[in-house]
Amino acid sequence: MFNKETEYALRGLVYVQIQQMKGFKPGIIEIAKEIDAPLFYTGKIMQRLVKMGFLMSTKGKGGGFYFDLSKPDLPLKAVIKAIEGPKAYSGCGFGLKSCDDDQHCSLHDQYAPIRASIDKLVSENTVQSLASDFNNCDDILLKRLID
Amino acid sequence: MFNKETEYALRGLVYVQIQQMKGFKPGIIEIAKEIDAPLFYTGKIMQRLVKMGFLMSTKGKGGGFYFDLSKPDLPLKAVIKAIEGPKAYSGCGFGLKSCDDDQHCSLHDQYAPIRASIDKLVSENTVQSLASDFNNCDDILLKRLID
DNA sequence: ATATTAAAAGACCAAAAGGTCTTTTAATAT
DNA sequence: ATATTAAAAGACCTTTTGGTCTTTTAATAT
Repeated sequence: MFNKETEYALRGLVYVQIQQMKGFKPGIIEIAKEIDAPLFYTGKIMQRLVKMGFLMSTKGKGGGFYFDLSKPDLPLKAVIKAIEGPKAYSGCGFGLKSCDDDQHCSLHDQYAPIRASIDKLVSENTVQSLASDFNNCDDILLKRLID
Repeated sequence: MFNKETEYALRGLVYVQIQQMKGFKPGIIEIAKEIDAPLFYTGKIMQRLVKMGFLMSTKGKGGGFYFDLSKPDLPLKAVIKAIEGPKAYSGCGFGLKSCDDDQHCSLHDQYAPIRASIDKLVSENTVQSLASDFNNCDDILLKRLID
């Protein structure tokens, strides 16, 4: 559905949030291991997320990644759009353009509600809500789901 | 939503069907032009579709692509699965595996109906039904939608 | 101060997707 | 027969995505 970078980013963000709720501030090595993603690639992605302002980090001893708690919850949609661009999961899915225009192709009316559902899903779910869900279920749920 | 090859394949198939309903048997040059896809890439894709048994072709003068009318209608799903593999549009979309298992992530229940809707869409719509729809609307609707 | 730790920066590499072009094969009209 | 036409085959190239690794910078504990 989404590309690898987006997947790793979402998993990484959720993992940081889970750890932060427990009072920890994880580093790249731990994050990559726990979300089952390539070490250096994960590092690169987490750095990009910091640059984009989605989370914060500190260098050196005791350093790692963490969220600014004063900020509002982060919807998945914001992350997806930042990484994949504004047209992620838009388009009618069949290469026929103009599905947003007044011109409708025969797939348009069928796909429109699907796109709306996806939009709702990624708008209503946030990194924080997912972290709470995973955390409530089981300490190692995230890890096991990824295996 | 789907990759370029799938898009061009679907558009090419629908175009061939539209022309066949008019008694024509289009070639690669015409197809590529009308579906607004790269000439040689379109050729390669159409050849693959023939090899996979989705349509037929003849070489030489008066040659081109056409459907075996004795075959049943071709659902979009068959084409999508043949090109993108059986896992196209499956997975919960967030990189969390095991969404089909008894283990559910918190996104699973929300994504399941979306996946089902997509599955319904690509199962019920066929190359033939789309060709009829486009044809009924306007001779050049396909072309214009693609511009 | 300095040694240690961990993120930041960025060069580099591999695989896949997307796309181009030439040569070969087969059909058909003359 | 043969010239012409158009698909088949396949070599090759470009861009994007995914991934690796080294060097630099900054924070902190001693």
